[in-house]
Amino acid sequence: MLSNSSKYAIKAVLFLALNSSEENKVMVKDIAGSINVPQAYIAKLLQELAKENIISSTRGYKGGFYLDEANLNSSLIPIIYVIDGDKRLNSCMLSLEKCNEEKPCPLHKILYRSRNNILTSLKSKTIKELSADVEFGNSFLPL
Amino acid sequence: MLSNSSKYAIKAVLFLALNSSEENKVMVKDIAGSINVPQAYIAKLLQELAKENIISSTRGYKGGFYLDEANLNSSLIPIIYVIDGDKRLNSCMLSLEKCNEEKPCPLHKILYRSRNNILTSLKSKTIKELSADVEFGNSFLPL
DNA sequence: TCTTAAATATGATTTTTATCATATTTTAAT
DNA sequence: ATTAAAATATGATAAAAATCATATTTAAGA
Repeated sequence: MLSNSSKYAIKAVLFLALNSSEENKVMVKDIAGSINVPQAYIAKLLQELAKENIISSTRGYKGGFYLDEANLNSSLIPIIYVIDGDKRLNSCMLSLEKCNEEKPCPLHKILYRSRNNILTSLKSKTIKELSADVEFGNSFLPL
Repeated sequence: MLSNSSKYAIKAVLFLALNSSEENKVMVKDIAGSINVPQAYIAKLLQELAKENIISSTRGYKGGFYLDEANLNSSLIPIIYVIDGDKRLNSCMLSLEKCNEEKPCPLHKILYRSRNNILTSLKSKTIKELSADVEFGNSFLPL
């Protein structure tokens, strides 16, 4: 469903949602340590996200990454799009170009509704809401 | 969600369901041509499936691949397991080892029900049923 | 303005997945 | 028995994804 990279990126962003603010930036080293992903690897991903304004950053002394209000009010979808491209979420399960409602592939009916539910949920839930769930103990982020 | 290889394998199996029988075996060359996958590649995949008795085959003159009744009454799940392994279908969307109902990751609630629906559907629908859908014009298999 | 600590840019390496090639074994027909 | 046509076994190559490394740029503090 998602690439490894996307998963890492999502973890990092959720970590930032919980542990950073404009006044309290955190650096790659700490992010990498906390989410258990090699530093050089997550650094590269964070750079892509920052370039697309999905997360915020400042460099130099006292610099680091954080989420501003706009970042927090976005969903996870842009992360997936930037890291994995658009095909990953939208292509038919058998990767048939021409699969659609009129000419559905054999798996289309089985999967379409569920898959759409997933996408709709992912789109509607903001990062801020996801991190609130963790803060209130409704969900967890080990490892 | 699925690897390329699994997708190819599923296509090949559906093709066999529609176009083969014990009396009418078809050879890799024809399968490859019909589903638009390189012959050497699909050959390897078919061999794995045959070894696991997911599809049937005989070699030599007049040999080829086909599905027997047992093959037809199975679901697509074993194909995915053999080609992609078990993790692919069952691991949490963030690949957190410890994600479960008691300690759900932030995406768990959003995704769990839909994902389960997908798995249940995949498990319950037989290859025979899927190919019947195509025969009755309820679904299609271009390319 | 110099130094230090951070992100950024760039690219090299490794691992995995996808693809291709070919020699061997088996089966049926002659 | 011999031959031809098929799958099978094995492994080589290519492409993509994941991982690692390092030089450059930027910002703040002394």
